[in-house]
Amino acid sequence: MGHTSDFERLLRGVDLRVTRPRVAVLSAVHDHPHADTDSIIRAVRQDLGEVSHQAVYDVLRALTSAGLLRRIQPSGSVARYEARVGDNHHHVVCRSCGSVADIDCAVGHAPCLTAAEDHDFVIDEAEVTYWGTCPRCAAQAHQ
Amino acid sequence: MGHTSDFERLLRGVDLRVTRPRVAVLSAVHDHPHADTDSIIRAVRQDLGEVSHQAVYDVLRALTSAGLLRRIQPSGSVARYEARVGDNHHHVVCRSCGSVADIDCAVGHAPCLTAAEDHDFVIDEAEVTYWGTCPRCAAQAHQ
DNA sequence: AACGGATCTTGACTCGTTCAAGAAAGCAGT
DNA sequence: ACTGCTTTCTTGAACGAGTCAAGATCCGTT
Repeated sequence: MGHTSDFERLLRGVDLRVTRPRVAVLSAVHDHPHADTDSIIRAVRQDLGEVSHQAVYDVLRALTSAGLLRRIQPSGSVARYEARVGDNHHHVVCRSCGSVADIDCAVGHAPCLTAAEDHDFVIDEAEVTYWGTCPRCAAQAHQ
Repeated sequence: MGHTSDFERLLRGVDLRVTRPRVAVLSAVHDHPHADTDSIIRAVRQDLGEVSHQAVYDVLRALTSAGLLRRIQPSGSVARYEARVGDNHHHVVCRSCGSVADIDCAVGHAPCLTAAEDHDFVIDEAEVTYWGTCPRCAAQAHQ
């Protein structure tokens, strides 16, 4: 789902040095969208052998602020990361197991950003989190 | 902004025992909407003298699950509580100072809940968080 | 007034994340 | 390729928000 050289290109494109941990993190997040930090650490270690958790935290921060990753954090969850950036998509979160799926913005860009009374805030983004039950948990509840 | 007896009535209305910490927490959240747990603890102590933080955590959980309070937690923030419950309103969060303000749901109930492709999740709530800059921080940035 | 279960106190502890100092690695220029 | 400078990684400690657990206290009913 993406070759090492693709990730190298992505990194150079945003003026970041190419390091093995960075490539491995990019690869892990591409392969496991919405993974939390711990899962990413495990994936990276499976790929490279021992890597410090601090390195992964640093990499995740660098890649996020460079715009290669997006960090999401639904209430009650730890931080999760995804590689789908630059579009205005949202997320559904399962109340029971915490799993996350992507939701395309239903009503388009403009309506999402329209707030009736904005208290003089300058609003630049509207983030929508849908809450519900995932198919797997719904099936278990019906037994 | 609400007398002790009002809060007592609220508590009895949801079959919760009336205790001094509970009344004080209800009062604090009514007076300081979107306050975080630490602020609430300080407000409660100013009111009652020493109260354990654990008691406040317990009370916040009990009141939230009874529906008297609502808990919100924007990414990167600690938990915050508000007493405005039962309506579908949303929040603006200032990226710079973290302050929160209420936003009424602009497009009504139904559209908010409409997701184009829901991955077979059963969606029961759509939570919107607007991100931007509050008037105070905007003014400081313009100097 | 007394009882029983809910609630509060106390104190330890967990977990995700960050801080800090030094070692190692990437990359530009020779 | 080699140097040197800077960024990045390793190591290990620390932090803050929140939770767990056991016993004392309080609320509301009998």
